Order: sequence, then structure tokens, then C-alpha cells
Amino acid sequence: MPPNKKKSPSPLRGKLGNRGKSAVRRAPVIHEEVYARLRRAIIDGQLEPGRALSVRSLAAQFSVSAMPAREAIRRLVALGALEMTATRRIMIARMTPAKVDELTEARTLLEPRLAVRALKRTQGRARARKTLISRMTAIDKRLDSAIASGDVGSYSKLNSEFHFTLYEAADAPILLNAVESLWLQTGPFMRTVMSNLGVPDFVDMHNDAIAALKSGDAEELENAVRLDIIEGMQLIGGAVE
Amino acid sequence: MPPNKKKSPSPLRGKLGNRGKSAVRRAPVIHEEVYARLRRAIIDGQLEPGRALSVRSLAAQFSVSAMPAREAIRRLVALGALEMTATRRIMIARMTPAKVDELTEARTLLEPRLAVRALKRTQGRARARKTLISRMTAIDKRLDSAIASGDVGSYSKLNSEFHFTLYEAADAPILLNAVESLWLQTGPFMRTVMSNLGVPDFVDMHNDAIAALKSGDAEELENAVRLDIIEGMQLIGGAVE
DNA sequence: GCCGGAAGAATGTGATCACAAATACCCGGC
DNA sequence: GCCGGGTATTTGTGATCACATTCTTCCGGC
Repeated sequence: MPPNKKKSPSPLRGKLGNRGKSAVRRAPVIHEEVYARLRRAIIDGQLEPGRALSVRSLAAQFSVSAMPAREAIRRLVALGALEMTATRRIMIARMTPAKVDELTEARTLLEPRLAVRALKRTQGRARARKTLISRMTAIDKRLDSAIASGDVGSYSKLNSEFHFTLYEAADAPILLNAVESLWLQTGPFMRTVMSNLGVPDFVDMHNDAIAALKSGDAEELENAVRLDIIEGMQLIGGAVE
Repeated sequence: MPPNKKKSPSPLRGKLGNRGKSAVRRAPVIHEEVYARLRRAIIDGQLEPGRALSVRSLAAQFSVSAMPAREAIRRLVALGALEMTATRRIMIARMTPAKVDELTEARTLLEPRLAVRALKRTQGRARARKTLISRMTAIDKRLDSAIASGDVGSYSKLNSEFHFTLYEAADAPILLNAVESLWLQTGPFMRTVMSNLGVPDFVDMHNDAIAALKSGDAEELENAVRLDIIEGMQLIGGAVE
């Protein structure tokens, strides 16, 4: 009997989808799929702060082996989304007043600029601008019903979708990456705070942002985004300290 | 003979230093040591853009096994310091005009704020303020001799040391992390540009920053840092486009 | 002399095992 | 009922192997 051939059991390689229809491009790369899904769950606020995580449990949950799970976890720890205790236990990062302060400053600096970039980038392109506005309006509409029904989960998800739809239109991957890292650290708390205090009604800011996008007013857009961030972070700050 | 016990050869666990004197705290964790060393090398501009990297070669270079090397590489790819080709080859990230633009904006937004935070944090603490100033002055002095002798390597190293000495005094880990990620993407180019164009004389900005720190002038400090960034990035931008 | 392609080496990724440390669990004593 | 301590389990980390691809190299045909 040959001594090798250890790879038989294999936790289902194709489980996470074979990259949809495009078998053309690169291989699946399981660990990126795991990372993407976990990141989305955190940004959308589906995991509460302090919730424990482990390499093996995450691997089991996603039906993959330990290796992709630990790589995804490693990345999220590096980005500040996950926290490691002194004894190397992993959990969703917890909030502190100091972190609220830092996140508020970083977000209010970067996100308005990203929004303005999206505006400027669609300057000559009426078609692209219209597409962006209609997509954001659609999300905003769904956001309204989430607020009306008090659906905290949907609200979190749609809120992040609203912001990133705008930010991604800026076509600025470095800034976007930085901002994503900040959302990874705020996401869990938005959800927690709203579960306690109820869904906020910041929709004014969203409407202002859409209006500014329509009129092409960069300053108004900046202010709308900034105010949205400040109000959201104040909510978190009030709950933390 | 027992069939297990495969771990014998082991690439020298204590090679990278047993964390100095503190055997009190947590275990060594080889992959963090590898990450820290590689990150420093990149920020200091010791690795030129496009330079190839591989898991196994990095492991061999640091006398560790493949596992810590790949974890360090994974993190640096996530932070934008390393680039992956379509065929999964790893290299030091290359620069594009668009990236220069983004990095300039992000850095001019974040770094001056970090500097001001360092200023504010040492407001009441005359002792801490003095220590900070003297440390920065000492680095600046060594920077002068590096400029005088045209030592590009030392210049890069000392320049990053100067900035991060200031930024770390802000005690703002989230902002610091974001800024480090940006330096990881600029480091290799500063070095390249200076190798071609020679060592720049931005020391004025450093002197202004120190002076602002002494006088407690936040606005002057902000401007000094901003100008230093803009001049440096313009140098890179001129070489890239 | 030059080109194309095949053989060989190298690479990223996934899987699995070993191990020390930390946590969880349980059981007996009071 | 509650606590303490010892055992069993879980955990992160490192090491090693397998494998499909990709890159390199070199050689034979023209």
C-alpha cells in the first residue's frame, strides 16, 4: 500500500460555489470565499461584539478545512474586526470610548472624500450617474420599509449596502479598503445599539445625499455623509461609555 | 519506532529571539515576528517594487517553516503592500498614477490628524512632550547626516522612524494602523525614487514640525506634516506617470 | 541562429497531524 | 448548594505532505 494519498476525505471543494459561471478565470481559492462571507457578516452587523470564534468552528460552519478558516481569521484580526485575547482566543472586537472617537474621526475624514470622488467620477457620465442614483434610491426605499417594520437586521444590511454602493462608484480601491476596515470595526455595534434603542431614522441624510448627487453639489454631499456618520457614531458612543 | 513524532527537524523555534527578556507574556508566535520584520523592511523601502517573493523563499530567508511565512504574506497582501498576479505570483506592489493620487489624499487626511493628536495628548505632560521632541530631534540629526552623505537607505529608514515616532505618541491604534497600511504602499517607491533622483531635502518640514511641537501650535504642525507628505508624493508621482 | 514545445523545477493552496497551553467539565467533599 | 481540583476537551500554531498550475530551461528541428 502506498504511504501517501492522504487527501481523500476532503471537505467538499466545490461547496462554496464554483465562482458562478466563470470557470474561465482563476481557481476557486476557498479562503477568499470564507473571508468574503465572514467580512460581509461582520459589516452587516450579524455578529455581536464579544462573540467567540474559533478556527475549527468556523471551518465546520462553512464546511471547509481548517486552513482556509485560519487564513480568513488572520486577515480579519489584522484589520481590527476580530480581537485576540491575551490567551489567543478569538472574538468579534468589542468597543471602547477611545475606539468610538478614533473611528468617528477616521470615518468623517475618509468617507466624505470617497463620496465626492464618486460624484466627480460620474461628472461627465450622465448615464453612470443615473444608474448610481437609481440604485441608491432603490436601496433607500427598502431601507424605509425596514425602518417601518423595525427590522434591525435588514436595516444594518441595507445601510451598509447604501454607503458602499456610493463608495464603490468612486473607483478608489485604496480608500475603499481603508473605509472597509473601519466598517468592519463599527458594524457589530450598529447592530447591537439598534437592537437596544431601535432603528434610527437617519434617512434624511440619505435623502440629502441622493439630492446632492442629483444636483452635483459636492459640499452638500460631503455634509450629508459626514452627518450620517456622526449621528451613527454618537449613537454607539452613547451606548458604550 | 513510533509512527508519529514528525516534528523533529523544526526550523529553530528560538531563532528569531525569545521576545527579549519578557518570557512572562505570551509565546513567541513566529508568524508575527516574520510579519513585523517584513513589514519594517517594506516601510523602510528596502524592497523595490515588482520584486518577486514566495512563501518558501521567505521561509528560508527567515529560517522558519512555510507556515509562518505564508501567514505574514497573506496579511501584507490584504494591506496592499504585496501584490498578487493573476497567476498567484507574489511581488512588492507596483505604483500607478491613480494609486499615487489616492495615497496622497488618504495620507494628507489622516497623518496630520495623527500628529495633532500626539500634540494634544502631550498637552499637560511637559515631560512626555520633551521626550518626544528630543527623540524626534535626535532622529532628525541623523537624518541630516544621511542627507549629507547621500545615504538613501538610511534616509528612508530614518524618515519613517521620524514620522512614526510622532504618530505613535498619539496613542491612536486604529488611525495608526490605517496610516501604516498607507506607508506599506508608499515605502518601496520613496526608496526607488530617491535612488534615481537623489535624497531630497525636506528637512524644513521636519524642523517646522518640531518647532510646532515646541510651541504647541496645532495648525502649524498640521501644515508641516501635510506639506511633507505632498512633497514626497509629488516626487513619486513625477517618477511614475 | 532561432523558435517551439516538452521536461523539470517552483509555487500557492488545501489537508492533516502534533503539541503546548488554556478552557470546560465533572465529581467528590463539605 | 457550593466550591476546588483534576481530567478531558478545545484551541491556536507550526510542520509536513499532496496536488494542480505556472514558470523556467533547454534541446532538437529547421
